Amino acid sequence: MNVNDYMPDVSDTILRDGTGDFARPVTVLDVSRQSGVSTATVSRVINQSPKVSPATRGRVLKAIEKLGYMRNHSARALARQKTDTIGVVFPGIDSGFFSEVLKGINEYAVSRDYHLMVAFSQGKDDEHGRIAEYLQAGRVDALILMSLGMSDQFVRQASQRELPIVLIDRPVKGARVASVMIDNISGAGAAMSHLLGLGYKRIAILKGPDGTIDAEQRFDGCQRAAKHAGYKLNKDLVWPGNFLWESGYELMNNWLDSGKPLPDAMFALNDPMAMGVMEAMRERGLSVPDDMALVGFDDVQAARYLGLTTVRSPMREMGRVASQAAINLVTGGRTQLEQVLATDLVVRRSCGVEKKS
Amino acid sequence: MNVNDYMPDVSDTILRDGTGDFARPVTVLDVSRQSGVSTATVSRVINQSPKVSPATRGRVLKAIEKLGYMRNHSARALARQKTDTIGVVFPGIDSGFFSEVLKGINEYAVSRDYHLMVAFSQGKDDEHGRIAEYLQAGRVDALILMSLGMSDQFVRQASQRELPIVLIDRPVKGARVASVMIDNISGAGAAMSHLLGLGYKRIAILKGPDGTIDAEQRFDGCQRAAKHAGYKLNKDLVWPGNFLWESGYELMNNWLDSGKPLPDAMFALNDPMAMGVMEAMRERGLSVPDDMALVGFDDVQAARYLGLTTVRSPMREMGRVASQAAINLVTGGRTQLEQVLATDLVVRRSCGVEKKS
DNA sequence: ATCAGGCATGTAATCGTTTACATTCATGGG
DNA sequence: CCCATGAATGTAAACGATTACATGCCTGAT
Repeated sequence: MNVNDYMPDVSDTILRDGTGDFARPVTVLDVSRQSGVSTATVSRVINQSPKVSPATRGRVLKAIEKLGYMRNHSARALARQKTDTIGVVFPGIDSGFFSEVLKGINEYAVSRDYHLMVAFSQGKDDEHGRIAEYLQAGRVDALILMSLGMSDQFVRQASQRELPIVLIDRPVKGARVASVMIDNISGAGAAMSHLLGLGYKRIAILKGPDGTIDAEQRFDGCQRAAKHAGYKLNKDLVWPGNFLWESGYELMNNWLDSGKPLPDAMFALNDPMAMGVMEAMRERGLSVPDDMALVGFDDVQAARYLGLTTVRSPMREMGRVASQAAINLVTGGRTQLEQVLATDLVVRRSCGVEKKS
Repeated sequence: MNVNDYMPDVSDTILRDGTGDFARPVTVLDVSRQSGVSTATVSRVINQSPKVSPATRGRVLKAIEKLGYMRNHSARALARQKTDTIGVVFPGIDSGFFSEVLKGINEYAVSRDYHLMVAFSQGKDDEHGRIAEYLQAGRVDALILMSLGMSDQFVRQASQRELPIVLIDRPVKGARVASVMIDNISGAGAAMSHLLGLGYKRIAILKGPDGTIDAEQRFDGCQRAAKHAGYKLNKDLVWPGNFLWESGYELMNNWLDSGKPLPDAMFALNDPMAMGVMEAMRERGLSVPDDMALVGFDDVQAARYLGLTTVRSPMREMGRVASQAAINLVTGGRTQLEQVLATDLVVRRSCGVEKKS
């Protein structure tokens, strides 16, 4: 844990070059002179080429250390036509879901010696611009898109470039892209079955925005599970949400204002909405799960703190898989273009079964 | 919002060059030929140099559009010795604090046309390595470090390089770095005063890890506020924490197991610990604030959902300021090297004053 | 008519690597 | 003793921009 284990000689060598001149960086040329070989050989040593005699390699390494040489990324990228970097487009608003995915992306990328460039896409419009910038030759070797606002058409066009693209949480038909998704249908089905299994009769569903895959698949999962259990979804209890906290909060408030009786249970198709519902209830002194059971979807960090029963999306894993796909595409390895990851139900107290302690 | 506003002619031109050859990207040379000028002039147009006649500019722009030219980042960086990119080292574990800071960093960076490269530092050890990698010439123009595990010595060594460094949430004496911090002392003082003002007599304090600036300053703020109010801190009620959820959870459980009476109120020096305390209490059927009032620090996203009274750290703002400092350092602008941002108290229900609805 | 001065543009060196190809040299088989 | 072979190394041309400097041309003052 000593600093010097990691950056030996920093203060002694890296900081100064032989001449005491600070301005000019140390280049392969300097190293080659210092060790009496050509720049080509230096490059070979740096890139671990096997065609260098041990003796020479030794001398070069010594020179590198002595001069504190560090290779210049831009020059290398220019010459090799590769940046060893993958670009990630991150949605501006994030409940923690994408941050977690990002960590997964990073984990795998690091293991393959890749770096990460991230762009946040605030709005829909901006988004396109940012991506276009990334498409610029020479910035990144591949792109992972976590933004949902993008039109399919845009993705299709972008995918026409030579840059590999990986989509998180959404496929685009007709585009040359890889995508990693989660098994929304089974996940939602599991949650629904769980509620039904607990004996709840009037189950409300708080949907996501129309047109997004997640929202649709999750609702689909609900319907299938209901059908399978011989339960009929009550149209009045299917509410339109938009996946944001506010959406759950407002809808619940409206419902309560209307004086209609609460359902037995509610399945909010993502966690932020479920948390909004919880808050609205709490403010009125209502209890989850006593007055109404509640289940969410995604298992964002806060869900744990709130004791929210939810369907876990394997976010880390998604990131890892996406990262892997991206890098494989870059390096020419084979990759499965459409991957679906399993979800699982995390039972906490909000659905009304946890043993009280 | 039409795709074509952003990527005109993608499918028609960018993909092929004149020869029908897919491999070779379009370069300034192609543009220069197409428009009948030299590459220098093309470059001038690209870089918005004023010394180009409108007529020529027009022709060049037309050629650029026609060929779908995009400038190559690596080549540009190599020639200019600048990458227009700033590196951000992000801690692996994050309760949402740093994600928020990151957004702030991004906001400002985007406004100055800078890009972000991020590295996560999982462990202490890894951390140094990652940073060293970034120090490599030519990857980034500046570094923003959000990691706390780093030793001062390491920071000092790193700062010896020509790369500007900005530290979040911690200054390092003797190092040539800029730092942006928050006013922990006033913040903690405000929280403490608030609790005292509410009439709580036995106030516990859950500290952070020894040796971190935040922990120390916050505790210092408590002491000052206490002294100012003529209140004497009870040594038995000052607990050692480490800023993690688990820490609050365990300490509270231990306390409850011990059978000692609860304090009137507790000030946990960051939110995750406060949330751990909350959870431990909830599991025993105890109520916040009825059985014990609770205040946290930072105002992470979940604090809102949990109704936790806390001191808000201006995370977005910190990011923005750090970003600004970094870019100013790069571009040679003057920058205040040590900036302290104000905090403010956010009163929610956990401290026992919110009007019930 | 001449020429200083400024604007628009071109020429070519430069940034720091990588890598195809050329060269050198020693080795062992014939 | 010669030469084919192959390992180790060197030479120099990319890679795709930027930019200092040179050049040419037009204008207007003298």
